[in-house]
Amino acid sequence: MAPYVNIDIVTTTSALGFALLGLLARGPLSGYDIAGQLKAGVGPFWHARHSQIYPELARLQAAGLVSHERVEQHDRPDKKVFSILPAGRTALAEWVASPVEADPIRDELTLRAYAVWLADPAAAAAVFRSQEQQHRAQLATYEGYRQEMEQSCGLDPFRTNTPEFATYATLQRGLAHERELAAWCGWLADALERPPTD
Amino acid sequence: MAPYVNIDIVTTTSALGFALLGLLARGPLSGYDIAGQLKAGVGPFWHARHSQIYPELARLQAAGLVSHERVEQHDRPDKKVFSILPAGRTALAEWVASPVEADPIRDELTLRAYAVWLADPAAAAAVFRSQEQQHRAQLATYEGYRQEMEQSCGLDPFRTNTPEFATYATLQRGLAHERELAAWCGWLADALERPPTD
DNA sequence: GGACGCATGTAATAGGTTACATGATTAC
DNA sequence: GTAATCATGTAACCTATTACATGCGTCC
Repeated sequence: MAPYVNIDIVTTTSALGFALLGLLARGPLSGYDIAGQLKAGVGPFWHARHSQIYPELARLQAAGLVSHERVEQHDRPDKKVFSILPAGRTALAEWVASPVEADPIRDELTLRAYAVWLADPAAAAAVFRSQEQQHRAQLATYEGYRQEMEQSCGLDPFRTNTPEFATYATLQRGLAHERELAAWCGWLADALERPPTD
Repeated sequence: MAPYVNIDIVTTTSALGFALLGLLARGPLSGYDIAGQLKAGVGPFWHARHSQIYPELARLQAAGLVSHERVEQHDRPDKKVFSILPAGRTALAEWVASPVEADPIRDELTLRAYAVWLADPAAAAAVFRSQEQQHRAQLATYEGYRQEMEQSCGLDPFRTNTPEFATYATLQRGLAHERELAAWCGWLADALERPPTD
């Protein structure tokens, strides 16, 4: 059976599609829920607005990767709750281990740094100092999450086939990323604040 | 004089436009040169193809930020060499210190990590191990650049108003970024390679 | 009465990639 | 000959953001 199943779902589905599948693999969600999760959860690493989410969910359904059922609510508007299908799970699992073709980063802050020699040092320092503080704040938030996870989940045996492990791995990335960025912004702000040596 | 000068150039010019201005602020370049620089130089932090560069240069010129002159070459095709104008320099300097509105990162690798619990651990480990190696290789390249800079440029007094300082700052970001990513990929690959504890 | 949260969609525009298109010179 | 480098552009397509559009219930 099933030799007709699309073999190239991994190549035809967009990264956004896999982001949504990644969320739905952990439990059914409405489009609205997904928009919320993308703000708070994986959000820091992939973002999308509802105007992108709703059409993408329709595409995933057309591809047979998800299905939905209408859920009526008394006090609130009805919602369409989406669930991942076995084909979606398979496609997602295959995508995770599929060859990576490196996409270059698009970091506006680093781009600014490349032209910082032209700017007013005090004004530029203020910008990078403020960024440092924002990244430190985000770092503190992540630290809070980590403490929660390490206590409640009790990640003793650390089984990699649980969603908790994957969340923890993502969190580790967030921590490292914010730490790195905060340090760099701080270093740059320091340099710009130092009185000119000429 | 010049109250007619556009005051909102900073808001109407795209990040790509400032990327090109950032390069042109260091010296005149043709569109082709810029494409090359974006591959090797700032490239790791902002990329663009020639199909995007040529129209953007035309826009910058229409906005009065750059100008070009045709340079004839005997053995090669003619080229249009672009130079930054004073207005372009001003706009760039203002942009560097203008308020940052945080744009979320788009990191496909972290997105994969979020769904890694579903994947075959060995296959996923191979992917992250390979990424670790690629980032270590890039790190080594950057280390080479740094050694070159620290010797030749002799960044003794470290004057922030020189292009060399800005290049060094960008390089520092590259080093930190690659170090962070390589370490995280390695950590994740290690975890996935560990025999399951169940 | 007005703002906010829930809930879902579409349309217009901007940003970016891939592909199309051309043409000379040099190196293998 | 054939591939690569130099050199510049346009067109079609996909991705993502902003804005338009609707409507109910709750809280202040």
